Amino acid sequence: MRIALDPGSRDAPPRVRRLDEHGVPLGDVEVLPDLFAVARLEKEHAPRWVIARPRTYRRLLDAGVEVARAHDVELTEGLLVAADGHFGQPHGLAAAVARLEGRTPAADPLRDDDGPPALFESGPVGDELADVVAVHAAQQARLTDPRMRLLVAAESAGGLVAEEMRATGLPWRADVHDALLTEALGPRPVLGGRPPKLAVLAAEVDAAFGRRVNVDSPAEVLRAFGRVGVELETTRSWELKGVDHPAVAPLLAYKELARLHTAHGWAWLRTWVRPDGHGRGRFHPEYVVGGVVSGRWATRGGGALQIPKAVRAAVRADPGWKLVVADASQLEPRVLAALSGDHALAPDEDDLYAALAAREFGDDRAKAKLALLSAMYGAGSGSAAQLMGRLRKRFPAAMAFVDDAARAGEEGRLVRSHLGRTCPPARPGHEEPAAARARGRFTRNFVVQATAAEWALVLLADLRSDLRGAGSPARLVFFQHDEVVLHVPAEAAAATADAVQAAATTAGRRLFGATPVRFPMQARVVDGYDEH
DNA sequence: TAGGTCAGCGCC
DNA sequence: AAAGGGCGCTGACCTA
Repeated sequence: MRIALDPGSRDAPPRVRRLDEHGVPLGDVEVLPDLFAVARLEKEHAPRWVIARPRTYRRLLDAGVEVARAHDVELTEGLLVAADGHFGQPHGLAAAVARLEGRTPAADPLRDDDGPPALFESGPVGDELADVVAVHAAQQARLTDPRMRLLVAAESAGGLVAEEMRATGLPWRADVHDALLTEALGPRPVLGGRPPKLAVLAAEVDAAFGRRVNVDSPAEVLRAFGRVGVELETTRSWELKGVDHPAVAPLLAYKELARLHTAHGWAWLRTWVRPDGHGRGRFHPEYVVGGVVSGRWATRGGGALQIPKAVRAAVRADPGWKLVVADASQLEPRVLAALSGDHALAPDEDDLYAALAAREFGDDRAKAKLALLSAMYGAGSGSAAQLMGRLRKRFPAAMAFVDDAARAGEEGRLVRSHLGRTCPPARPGHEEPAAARARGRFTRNFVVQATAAEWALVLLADLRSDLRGAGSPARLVFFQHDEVVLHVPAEAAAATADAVQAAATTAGRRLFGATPVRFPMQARVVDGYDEH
């Protein structure tokens, strides 16, 4: 059974309507006394909840209610709109209703929040429950492809996981973070100036140039090098590394530490880590499901998907608890092997790059890795393109698969992932050869990256479902493209690690059926996220 | 002063 | 060595 839900507002009670699998109402609108009544329906019927995200589930969680399954009409609308080649069109509930009624949809509201509709929204305030029911029925009628249905279910489950992770938060020890900042930068400056070690390095750069240089200004640094006879294109680290000048060493050291200070220093800690009152803290990033064209998630606030290795020691399990950190091994080449049916690309080995190096690249693992990455990213020229040529001979089916995707992009055709996520079409008026090639690199990568994101999404959905079914106390606390972190009582850690690996195998089967390609996941039980 | 873009670098 | 896909965030710098 499915149940459509309007969570109501401060002034209006929640309302539900039971639906069959096609979205046809099975009865009248029911008014609930409060959101907790949802928990009772969940227990009785275990329905798939038809909701509009994220305000709905966020409010359920705030009320202490979790649900197992959902159909998110807004996430689904985004997938369907893109599938029609209309990427970038609004896909919120109001836009979906407008489309149903043959009107031109207005832009989506800038931010989904959990408040009631604004007083002066354009047009009359609609009946959210009726809207959800109508949009859902139309979507179900369109969702005839089993792969697309799997994608919709996984995307919707992702919406649930994202809200749960936001609410739970990633365990973050502010004291550990502070200690490692002090170790790297010196004591925290009281008035917000440069930390001591940064000041020292900046002074060393000044001394090397014999004049005052603002090390934070790339333009000024370029001019300073120009004056001493060193002509640089940029001040990027890799370019500076090739320069023989006494300013280079302190400058590189400065850039690295300055990055730590500005991006993940004390200001970040104060802004993003909320103390829980027990000497611990939690980092609560907001995940944006489907926020990236390829279906990868984005985050809002705190740069959660760019936590540098240097501060990961601050992510520590609570006393008596463990972290289970699991990442998929070489996911993208395995996905390409399964997608293209070129199974020789992914033999039954844990390290694909090493295996490929042994067979083709004289045991040079770095070369093998570069060749494979170039195949999936597209290499324009140079040695990488040469390496791709060797792959083309050895793995013709796999290379033909990505080459086809690249050609489709260059010709302005739509490209889709394995489950049916659609790459946005090229903007008209960009037919110059350089733009077309760039487009080709984009679509070449899209088919692999988007399918890898689908695998990870299905893994996440299955894992969540398995853990719930087993009554596990483990909590998902972090998800980053091909990696998951769970926070779990120590006694349940080993079983949780097993569950992750099982879910990885299941995800491979759900996407690709009886493929011989394995999708191994390394799951480690640790106290800190920095441990390997 | 407020807003945008760019350069640079963190992550996958 | 340093080229090829996807992001978010920061300070510098420029414009209105």
